[in-house]
Amino acid sequence: MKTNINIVAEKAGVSIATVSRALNERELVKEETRSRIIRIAKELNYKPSPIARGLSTKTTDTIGVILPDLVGEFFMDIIHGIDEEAYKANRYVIISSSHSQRDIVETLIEFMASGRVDGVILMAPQMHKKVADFLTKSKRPIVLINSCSDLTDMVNFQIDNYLGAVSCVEHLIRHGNKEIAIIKGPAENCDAQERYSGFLDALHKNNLGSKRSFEVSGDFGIKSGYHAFIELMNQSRKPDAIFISNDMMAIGAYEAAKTLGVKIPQDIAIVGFDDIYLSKLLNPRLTTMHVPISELGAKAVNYLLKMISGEVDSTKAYKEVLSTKLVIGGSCGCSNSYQSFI
Amino acid sequence: MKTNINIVAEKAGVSIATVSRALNERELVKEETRSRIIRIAKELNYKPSPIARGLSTKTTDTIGVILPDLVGEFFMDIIHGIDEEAYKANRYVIISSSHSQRDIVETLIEFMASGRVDGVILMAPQMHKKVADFLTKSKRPIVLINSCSDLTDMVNFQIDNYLGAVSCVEHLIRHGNKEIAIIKGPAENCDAQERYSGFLDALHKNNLGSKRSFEVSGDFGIKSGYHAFIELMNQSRKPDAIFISNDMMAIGAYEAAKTLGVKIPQDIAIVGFDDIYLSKLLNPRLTTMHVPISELGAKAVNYLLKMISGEVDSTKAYKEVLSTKLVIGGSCGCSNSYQSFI
DNA sequence: TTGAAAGCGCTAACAT
DNA sequence: ATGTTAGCGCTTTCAA
Repeated sequence: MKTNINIVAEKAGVSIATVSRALNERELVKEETRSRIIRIAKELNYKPSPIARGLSTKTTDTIGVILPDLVGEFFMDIIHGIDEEAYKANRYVIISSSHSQRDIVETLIEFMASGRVDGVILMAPQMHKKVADFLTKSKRPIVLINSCSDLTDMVNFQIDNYLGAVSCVEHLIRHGNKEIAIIKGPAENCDAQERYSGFLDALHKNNLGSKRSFEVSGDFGIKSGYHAFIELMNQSRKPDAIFISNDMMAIGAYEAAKTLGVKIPQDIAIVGFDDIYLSKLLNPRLTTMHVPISELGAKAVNYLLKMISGEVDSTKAYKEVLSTKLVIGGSCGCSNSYQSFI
Repeated sequence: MKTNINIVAEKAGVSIATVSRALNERELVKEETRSRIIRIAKELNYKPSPIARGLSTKTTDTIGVILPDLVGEFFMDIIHGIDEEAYKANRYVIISSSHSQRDIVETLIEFMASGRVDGVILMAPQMHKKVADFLTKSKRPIVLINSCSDLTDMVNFQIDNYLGAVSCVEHLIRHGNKEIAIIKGPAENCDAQERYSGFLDALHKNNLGSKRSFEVSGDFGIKSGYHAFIELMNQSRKPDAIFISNDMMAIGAYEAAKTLGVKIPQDIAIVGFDDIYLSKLLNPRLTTMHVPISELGAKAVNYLLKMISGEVDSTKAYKEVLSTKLVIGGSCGCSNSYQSFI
């Protein structure tokens, strides 16, 4: 027979209400009774049923996480950060990806309606109106991560792509480069847009106009980096440095450089963005912008829990932009700081 | 006001019992009433509360997943496979890592006792007796994945490390190599042990004794692969091929080869194991053994759900060993099949 | 084919 | 400081 609150109450010679109180609100119960109840509960190996408690309190001690995909180290890092914080706070984490078959909204609505979670962390790289509409209506708290910033009335934790890009470019400028090109990410991607803005502004701020021909587009994939690099180096007037919007494309660029016999950083300086694991293995090691992915997840959890507990007002918008950090490798010309991964 | 079963019953002019039956057991309700109830439920946007249902039925439609870590593409792949299948079966997934602070058993027990999940998928690379003890006692079904196979009385889904290693080595033999070395993984790691066994048996089966000096140890990390490679190449009598127990160490070996000026595959043939993303980016692309990680997760879910539903006997041991598949790159000497990743 | 009512295990308002 | 009791929203016998 499963031990429940009744068994404990009986053994302790008190009512179930007292047991409940002893376990939840320490002040309302005489210390003597309390400790006896605790002891008996332990003896019986009694654990209150979170389901029953949930039915009564409308809480689940569980948060939902909806990610666009469950592939690659990036999402793993997010989950890692979330798990770590949730664990510290004694919360459980339900993970779901917005499966191709159905819309992300469906997942979201079902999560919410089902009462399985007290709140949700949502990553929606491109925000449809449908999602946005739902978000504003939702009763339960939602925290956006790494989502476009045009949703001003939401709680949103983001990476500072803009300033990160500015720093990348200014680092190249500090190396004396004046002909700086960019390999952009996909036009519809918010990260890519912000990084592009940072690139432009950094140039202007330093009185270095950007050349149309020095702006080529990629799709964040390796191959596109390869082709973009070749396109840039085939021009009559070549850039002396390239800001590549993400590390994957930088890998492609390295490969292209090898093909063309172009030396990094002697012939051309390169800075990437994301600080993926692979970037450490490139030769020379890629200079790139570290983005605090797992910290993003961790912060989102903490804020969400505050929304749930009422410590912060869930209806109020909040935005936090996490700083990135330049990781120096050998690709930008900082030769002294090049370190092999071995 | 939240719409619950009472509201629906009222609007439909029936009792809540009928509503419940209409939604769950289609046979027991007159078709006419049933469709009316369904329609009204839809109109009211009624979704039964899984919490309330859970309290009554002792089920949660949720499975727990406990992984040793939440880092890297490997675990992400597992989660991906699990999520995909769970979604198809309309189940939710609670993820947790065995956080350093507390034992994996604690996580497991709490999961089970709390009644939050109907069953658990557990990955425990090295199995303590404590865990094993608990496993046999547990009331709720547990499926082991990628865990050591000495737990014969459990349900266990594994990768066929042994046959995979045999295939790797035999592939090298087919290339005419006769002096085959191995870079082993950590001694306490089951995967490493099984791969080592496969290596030995493949040699013996083909009348190629193994040399003690051709067996060096690594720890599955890049650096150890680097040093192991150098150790092998520094011997007076050099191997003509190396079976490297995992791809990470192969990366280190590549780096060492570059340092030593050793050409792959001309001077030495190499085969790795795991088929990690990175292996495609090596030059020449690494010949390696693909392991069906996400499939492992998927199969585990399917079996677990059958245990939960009673379709299979949870008390009965079951073991399934998933086949690996050789991915040909250029490192083994199969020059014709070398393809750049671009 | 349907309804009434007793749980499931807990919390929380009300009473003492 | 503790007990009584009415839910929470559903499933599931037992009756009708």
